[in-house]
Amino acid sequence: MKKAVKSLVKDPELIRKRREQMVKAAVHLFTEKGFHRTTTREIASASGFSIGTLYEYIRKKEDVLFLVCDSIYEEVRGRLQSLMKEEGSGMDRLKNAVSSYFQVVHEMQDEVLVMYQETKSLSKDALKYVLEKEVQMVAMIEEVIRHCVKEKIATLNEKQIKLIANNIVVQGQMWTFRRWSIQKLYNIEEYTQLQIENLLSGLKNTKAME
Amino acid sequence: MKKAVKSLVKDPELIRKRREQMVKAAVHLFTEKGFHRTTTREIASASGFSIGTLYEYIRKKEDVLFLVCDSIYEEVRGRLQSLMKEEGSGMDRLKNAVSSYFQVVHEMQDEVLVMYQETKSLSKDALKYVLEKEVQMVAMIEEVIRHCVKEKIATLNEKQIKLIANNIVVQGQMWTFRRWSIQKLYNIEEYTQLQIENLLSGLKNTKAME
Amino acid sequence: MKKAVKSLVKDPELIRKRREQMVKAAVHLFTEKGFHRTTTREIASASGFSIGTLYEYIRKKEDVLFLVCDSIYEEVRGRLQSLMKEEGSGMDRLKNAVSSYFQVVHEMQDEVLVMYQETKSLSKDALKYVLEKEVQMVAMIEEVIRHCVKEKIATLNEKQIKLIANNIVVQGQMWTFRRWSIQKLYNIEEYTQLQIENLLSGLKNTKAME
Amino acid sequence: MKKAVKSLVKDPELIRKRREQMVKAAVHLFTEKGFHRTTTREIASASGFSIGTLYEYIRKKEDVLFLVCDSIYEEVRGRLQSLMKEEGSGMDRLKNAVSSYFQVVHEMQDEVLVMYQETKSLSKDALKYVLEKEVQMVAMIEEVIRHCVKEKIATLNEKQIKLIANNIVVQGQMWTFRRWSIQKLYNIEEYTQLQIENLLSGLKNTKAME
DNA sequence: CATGAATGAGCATTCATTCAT
DNA sequence: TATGAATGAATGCTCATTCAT
Repeated sequence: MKKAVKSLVKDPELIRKRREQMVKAAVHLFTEKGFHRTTTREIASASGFSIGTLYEYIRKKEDVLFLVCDSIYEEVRGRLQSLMKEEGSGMDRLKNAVSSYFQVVHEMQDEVLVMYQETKSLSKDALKYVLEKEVQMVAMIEEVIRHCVKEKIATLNEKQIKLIANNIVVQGQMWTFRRWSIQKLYNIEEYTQLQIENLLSGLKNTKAME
Repeated sequence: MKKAVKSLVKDPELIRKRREQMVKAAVHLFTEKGFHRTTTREIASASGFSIGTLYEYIRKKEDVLFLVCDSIYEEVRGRLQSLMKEEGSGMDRLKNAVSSYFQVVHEMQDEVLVMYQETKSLSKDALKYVLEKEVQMVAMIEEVIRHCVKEKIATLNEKQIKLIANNIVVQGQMWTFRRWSIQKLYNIEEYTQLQIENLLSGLKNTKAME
Repeated sequence: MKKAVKSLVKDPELIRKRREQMVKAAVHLFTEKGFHRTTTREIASASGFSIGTLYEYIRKKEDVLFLVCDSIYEEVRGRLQSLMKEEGSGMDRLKNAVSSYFQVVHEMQDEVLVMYQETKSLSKDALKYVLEKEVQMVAMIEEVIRHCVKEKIATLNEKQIKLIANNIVVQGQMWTFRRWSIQKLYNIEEYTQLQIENLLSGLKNTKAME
Repeated sequence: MKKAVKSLVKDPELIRKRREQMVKAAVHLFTEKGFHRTTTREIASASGFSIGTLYEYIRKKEDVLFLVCDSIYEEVRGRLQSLMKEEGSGMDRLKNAVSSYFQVVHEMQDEVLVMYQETKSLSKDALKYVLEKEVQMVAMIEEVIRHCVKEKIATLNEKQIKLIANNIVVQGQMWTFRRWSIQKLYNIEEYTQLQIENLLSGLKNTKAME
């Protein structure tokens, strides 16, 4: 549950500030050239400081990737949480959750894509840590679905719930990693609506099939 | 439709054979370390020949990646085509198509995952060429869905058809790139069955909603 | 007038110093093995630093050659200028110019030979730049000859002046690139005296032929 | 006086023929890219045969260079000899020798330039052998000058004779290696005439100075 | 804390040469 | 004789990381 990137600098506020610069610069660079083709020098200079300074705030190049992934997950989750309603029918809450999530993914396209494509370059430990966050996000969606089940809107067992939650999360990511194809066919509103329709017609049917 | 990797060697049969060795070795290495962390020397020696020989059959390291992606796509498509039935009701054909596809993806997990994760490292030209093949695969699925629509099993417009086809393709890929999570929850048969249920209950409902 | 070799290092004084080391080492190596047979590693270690450091001060191996040629030309020209008299009869000034030039060439034999033999390996741009300097040197000699013409020591048109200037420059270079033969026959003083005699008896005759 | 390039092939006529192809191709390639930047593969294919065949007729890449230099020298000397008159006054024979030589150099510009620039890449032995031929050519010119001295056209000692002979040879080579400059100023006829004038006015003066 | 010069292991790629067919 | 596939040493160049100032 820890996984803190070590820094030679003590001042926490400075660390926060410098790392913010770093992540912002890195996302941009990774989007354009990928993690492996981006040099630490480029990250440093795009962050507005020298290579020496960069290494005051991280230990290895991979740390930058970790910070990027970590901060993006945090932001996605943060935004999602603030958008998700706490009231309404189970159905409404599900619709809202999905469209909020898709909206966040859309707004943070570059970030999500980078995280999505480069995560695999993390070391085992870091990967594990980041994937835990992914699991948490899936769990948020599961929770909303469970609500629907409780309200008898749909009849689903745990395995089905988990699968649908996974599907939803991936459909959000899809919007970024298949953008070369999907974004030519739909805009985000259409995409959201169609996927929700799909989802709901499936759910309703489980009910009907009872 | 072009995009041939240049070779200094003239004998086409030899080229085929050596490249087969190469791709097999490369898939294995890329699975373990990724494209960027794999050296050309490793590829050569895992292929059973020297670095000099490797470069008789390709021009740049990236060519290996292209060959890998290309050959995997070909194989996936080939296998899929040989598994897909030409007869039966639209519904049966759809079920069969999805489970065949999932089966192929499952059997070629490493290959699909590699292709999936490293495709982005291709040059623009090569990427375009590979993505065309992806598009063709989506089109195969679309076709099967269209059949269902013709048989009035479901009521879907073109945009909906395309979206569902994309979902199916991605759900197959998901099996590999989320294996750390999904494959703990399901085996491939369960996964296939659940996704098909999901899909069909959605389709039936579109019919019911008419 | 441009053509600066890019460096990653910022401190200009350090650049000057390191490049001086580099050029000195390179002249020595090029003299022995030629540009193509000399490796960048050899240049680096003969310069007293690592290969990584070498590439902090240049971008490509060819840059070393350019730096070598450029610095030699500058030094030859510098030395020549400081040796050439501004007073005396046209005749005296010509004699002095030729013997100064030959003297410089003699003292910088290795350098001149290297520059002379390897210049052709420069890229088009660099070559052009270096040849401009060569042209300037020929022009310096032309100027001295023109003085003689003005003083009616000789009667020469522009074409003849240019030809003689070229001959003189080449006769200087000859001292290095035919050293295997010429330096067995003469020492530099003899060589200088004989060439000057030759030159002057030709000039005087143009006068006599009027 | 030997220095034969070893060949695995026995038939002398075949050797002659293949080497002729080789030299022709090599001169062309060396003119464009220099010896070091030309690969043996390129030489083979430009010669019209395979790399394997190339190595049936030579032992090392350098052998090609040697053959090139050797054959060019032979041709220059052959052509020169056939152009040089055996009769006429010493003066006429000198004029004729110089203009013949310049003519040959002009016609064989590429060849002479290549030989001139790449000779230094030969091994010690080969270099020595080639330079002997150069010496012989200088000797041919010396002989003509000596004739003039015998006829009392000029008064020159041996050292002067040798120097002038060297100058003439170099002035011929100059026409190629300074072509970027000289050939913009003169055509070969002008150049020849001006150099001869220069030369003769010098000689005549030695006479006058007696 | 910040800087940036120095380092050298590491990598892709080339190419002369060999040798089995 | 001719061919061309195979070899691997050699080389230019990069880049993460360190450390003295």
